[in-house]
Amino acid sequence: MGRKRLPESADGRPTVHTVAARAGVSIASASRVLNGVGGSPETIRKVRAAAAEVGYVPNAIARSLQSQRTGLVALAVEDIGNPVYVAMMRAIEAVVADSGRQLLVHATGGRIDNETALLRRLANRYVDGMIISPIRVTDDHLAALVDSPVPVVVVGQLGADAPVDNVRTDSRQGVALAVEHLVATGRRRIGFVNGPLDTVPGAVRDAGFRAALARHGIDLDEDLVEVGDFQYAAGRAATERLLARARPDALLCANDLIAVGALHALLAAGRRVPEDVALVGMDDTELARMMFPQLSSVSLGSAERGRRAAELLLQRIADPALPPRREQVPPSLVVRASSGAPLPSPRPAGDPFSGPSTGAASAVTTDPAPAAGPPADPASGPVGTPPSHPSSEGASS
Amino acid sequence: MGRKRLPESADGRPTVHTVAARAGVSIASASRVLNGVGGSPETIRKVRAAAAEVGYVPNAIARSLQSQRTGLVALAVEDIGNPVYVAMMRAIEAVVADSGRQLLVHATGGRIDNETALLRRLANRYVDGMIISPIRVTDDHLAALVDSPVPVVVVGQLGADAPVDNVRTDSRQGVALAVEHLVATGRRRIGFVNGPLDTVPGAVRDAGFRAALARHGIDLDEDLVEVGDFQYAAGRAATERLLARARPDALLCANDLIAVGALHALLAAGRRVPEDVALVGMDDTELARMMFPQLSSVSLGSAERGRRAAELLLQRIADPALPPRREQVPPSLVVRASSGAPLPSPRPAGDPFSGPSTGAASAVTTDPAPAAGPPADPASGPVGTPPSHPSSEGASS
DNA sequence: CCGATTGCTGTAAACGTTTCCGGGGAGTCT
DNA sequence: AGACTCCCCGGAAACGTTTACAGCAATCGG
Repeated sequence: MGRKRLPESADGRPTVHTVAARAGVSIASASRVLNGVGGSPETIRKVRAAAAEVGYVPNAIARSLQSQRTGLVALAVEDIGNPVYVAMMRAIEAVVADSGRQLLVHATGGRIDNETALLRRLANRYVDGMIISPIRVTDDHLAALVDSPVPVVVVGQLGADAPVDNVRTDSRQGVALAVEHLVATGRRRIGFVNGPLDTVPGAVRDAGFRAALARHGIDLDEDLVEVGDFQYAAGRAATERLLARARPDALLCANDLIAVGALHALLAAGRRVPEDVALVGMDDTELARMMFPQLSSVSLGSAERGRRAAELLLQRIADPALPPRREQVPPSLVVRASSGAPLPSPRPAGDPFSGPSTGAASAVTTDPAPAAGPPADPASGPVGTPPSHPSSEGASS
Repeated sequence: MGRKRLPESADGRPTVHTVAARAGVSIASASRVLNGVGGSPETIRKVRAAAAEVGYVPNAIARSLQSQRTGLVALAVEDIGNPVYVAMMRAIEAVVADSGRQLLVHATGGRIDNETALLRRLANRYVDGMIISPIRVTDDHLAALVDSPVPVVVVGQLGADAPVDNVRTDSRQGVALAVEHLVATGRRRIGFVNGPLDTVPGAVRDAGFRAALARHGIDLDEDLVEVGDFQYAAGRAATERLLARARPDALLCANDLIAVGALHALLAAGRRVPEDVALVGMDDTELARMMFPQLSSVSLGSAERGRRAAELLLQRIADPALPPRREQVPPSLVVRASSGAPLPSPRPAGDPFSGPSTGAASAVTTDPAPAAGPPADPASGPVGTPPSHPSSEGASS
């Protein structure tokens, strides 16, 4: 009572000044004690007591302004509902947490203005660095990336000469792996359910699909190609449209969400999977293993890409002068029940079409966990990484 | 050339001082122009030009220190891999974006220290507010919540008298709805695959399950209860353990991820769903609709809870003096194929067990989209909200 | 033609921290 | 005992903004 009013922040919360005044020391001493550096036993006692009494909690913003770092790292993806980003996020999180930082995620919803706004906002010092996986890229966008005040790593395709750290995969080759597999198991009328063509992955996969078919000497029937967006509902709807006008014996989907939608459409239409129609997704998310039958899927190494991106980012934060780097993670195909069983009357093994290959150096693996039987936790941990020593079999053409 | 070196920030980036010096005006004028408030035409021109030339981008941290706000809001959940949180996040995002703020998400992985650390870090001014959905709550944790320097809203059960904004549901009643439904369709050996009992939802659901069975006069066979965690793999493993020692004719799962695991275990064990075993999940996520057969699920109104939480948070940010409020969202049951068909030889309709009810005023709806047929995008948009006018049918006891 | 209003400008003080630096006291070595 | 080291302390200057305030010129009204 009668005590002189202590200095405090605008909203009434205690500051270092409050604590210092209460403890009868300077703010410098108070700050030192609160940071655990220096201070005599007596000073430490007094400051600790004062801090506890007033309920002092430091203002992280002010601290960051001084220290020029926040200890935060952000990840921006289109849609957290897509399990591929969840896998990527988990991998990133692990690396980031190891460095004592915290990861924040932002879903852009594919709206590019949103993404640019995020860059302008977050990257302007709210975070120490940022990993971003855009599905559309404009010049404006690219410019914002390049001169971000804070290190940025891009996961995904980017203009060849963009001076930005970049981790990518070759989804064109991924598509080729899938087509090759389907052709090898005797499928000929291979359909493709894609995402929007004005997105980078959509465009690349479309081109890859056409090229792969051509390489196997198959004429593309445009009726077998459908486009939706990268979501479950759109995948289902697109597949229904496709089925209404064509009779594929295999279906490749641009991601696993679409593939799940396709599976529903197929079952609802009375087609058996894989007997009537073989189904292959992309991204090899946990969703693929959750389906019945379990889905074959092209792994684009999302977890691995995430891990690498995080490492790149941390290195750049540590040394911003590093030259821009680019890393590539090879795709691989994981074969499961949805495309496992060959057609009842396949061509014999000597099939001329099963010979020529894409020139891909990537692995094709058969998932050991079948749909039935007591498997050993097929979905434990963040998406088991595919075998890392790609066999070069079939790399002739 | 020969120009005097302009002032710049420690890391070589331009600051307001740089721009001001270059434009030959004071920093005040520069700041005003850059914020679009005031300035003569000539000044505006000069400052704009200077800013463009040096590539000025404002330091958001410094701005926030001054303005006491960041325009950011955070959401902390256990696991973004769980679609229930995705639904919640989407609902929150919509509200938050409307207010011109951006939403950041952090996955705590259920590690409570992580959550507390996040509170101490983020909530100390990096964000304007925070929504948090803890599955475990300790006193320490609660204390951190209560005296967060920044508004916090909790989604989920919380001690009755905690002075924190809180949006909850009644998952106990949700469990009751499911049990009632299963009993009404003639099931008697109802199993329960739960999450960890040391979590709030796990404990509540366990208690709710036991109470509901008792209310229907069914003795609980402990062999029919299993515990894992709230993930797919654990759900599958737990169900396999359960099936190895008991023969349920229905299975209630503490969330949809577990239910999907259970579905796999059941199919792998050769049980038909729903003919042999009826299956009901919880949370009514999009995953439930993605399964085949589609899963019945207890909706706990995640999207609605998210929306309300966001509104509460924004209101509190606007007026921190508001008294703590608590809102409740009623659960409802969505019946789909996985529990739709009654047992081949059910008791007649006059079954004494189908009469007594839980006293629940919550809705039971039958999802109009069956597993087959050309449904109208059953999963479009962020999880269609369940019917909002709960019929009071069956609410007798 | 003079006083009042208007509009722009620059100086300086915030915002809440950390940290550099110089002063001073206590201890140790010669 | 004097010089040296070591440690602790407080004052003050950062970090990069925004903004209250006051000075000043120009315009306007009478």
